[in-house]
Amino acid sequence: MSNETKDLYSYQYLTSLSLYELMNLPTSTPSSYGNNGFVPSSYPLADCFQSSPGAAYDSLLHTTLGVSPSSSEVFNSLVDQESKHDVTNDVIGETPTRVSASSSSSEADLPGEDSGKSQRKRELVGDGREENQSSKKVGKTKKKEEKKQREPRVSFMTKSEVDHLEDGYRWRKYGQKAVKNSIYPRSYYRCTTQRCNVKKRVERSFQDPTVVITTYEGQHNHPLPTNLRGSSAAAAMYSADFMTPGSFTHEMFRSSAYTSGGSAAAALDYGYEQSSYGSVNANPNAHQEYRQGGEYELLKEIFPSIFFKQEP
DNA sequence: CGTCTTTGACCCGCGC
DNA sequence: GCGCGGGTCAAAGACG
Repeated sequence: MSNETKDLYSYQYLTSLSLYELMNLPTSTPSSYGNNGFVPSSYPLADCFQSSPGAAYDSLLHTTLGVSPSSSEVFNSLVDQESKHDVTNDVIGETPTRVSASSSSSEADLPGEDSGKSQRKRELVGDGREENQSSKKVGKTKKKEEKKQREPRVSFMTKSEVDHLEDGYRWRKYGQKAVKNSIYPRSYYRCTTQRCNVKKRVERSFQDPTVVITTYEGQHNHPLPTNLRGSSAAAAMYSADFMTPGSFTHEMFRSSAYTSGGSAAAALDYGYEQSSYGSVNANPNAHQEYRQGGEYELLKEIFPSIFFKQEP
C-alpha cells in the first residue's frame, strides 16, 4: 500500500473529519482507493449518526472515501490501527481527539511531529551547521515524545481542475515535492496566521488526475480571516459527478452547492473567500462560484469546535 | 514593499 | 551503514 493510500485511509483522518467536511466529501474515489468508482448512493448524514458508533463509522467511511463494504482489506486495516477510538465523538463532539501515533511508519513520518523537527532545524541553522551532530542526539529523544502528539489530520479527495482548493484560510506554500510513481507534485502549505501551525498537503491523484487529494493537519486556533482578499468564492469544489441528488449535503443544508448537470459543487465551505493567490482563477469557467454565507455561520454555531480551536 | 511562490539543499526516518 | 523518499527550510524571484 502506498503512503498516499495509507494516508487516505488512515483512521485518523476519519476520526478527525469535521462534520462539514464529511457532508461534502465526494462519494467516489479513484480506482486505487478502493472500489474503483462510485458508491451507489450517498449516505444521509442522519443515517450515520442515528446508528451505532460502529455503524456510523462504517457509513462515514463509505460516504467519505467511497470504500465499499467489500473493501474489507482497507477497512480492517483502519480498524486495526486505532480500534479503540470513538469515531463519533470526534466527528460530532468537541475538539477532535489527538490520537497517538500508530505503528505505521509512514503515518509516523507524516508531518505531525514536524513542529519539533523544524524548530530544531531552525536552531541548527541559526547556530551554524557545525553543531548539527550534537544537537542530533538530543533531538532524537525529544522527537520520540513529540511523535505521539500528532495533529489531527483530515484528508479528502476533490474533483477539481485546480490544485489548491480554497477553504477560506490563507495559506503559504512552503514546499513542493515530486511524488513517487506520480507525475504530479505534492505541494505543502502552511496557514499564514501567526501561531497557527495548521498545514495542508495538496496533490493530484495519479490514477485520476481530475481528483485532488488534500490533507489538512492540525486545527486552526483562530477564526477565518475577515479581511480576505480576492473575490472568488469558488473554493473547494466538487464536481457534480461526485454528488448524488438527495445526498445529505443537499438535503440538510439546502445548499446550492450541488448543481445538477453543472460542473461544480461547493464543498468544504468554511465560509469561502477566495484568496487571490494560486491558480484558482486560472480557469474561471471550471467552477461555478458560490457564497453560502449562512451555511458557515450556521455550522459554526452548531459545531464551533470543528471550525477552529480556541486558544487555551 | 509586503506577500507569496519557486526550488535546490538539507534533514530525518525507515528499509534493506 | 547506506540509499531512498518524504518533509521542511530559506534565499531568490515574481507579483500586485
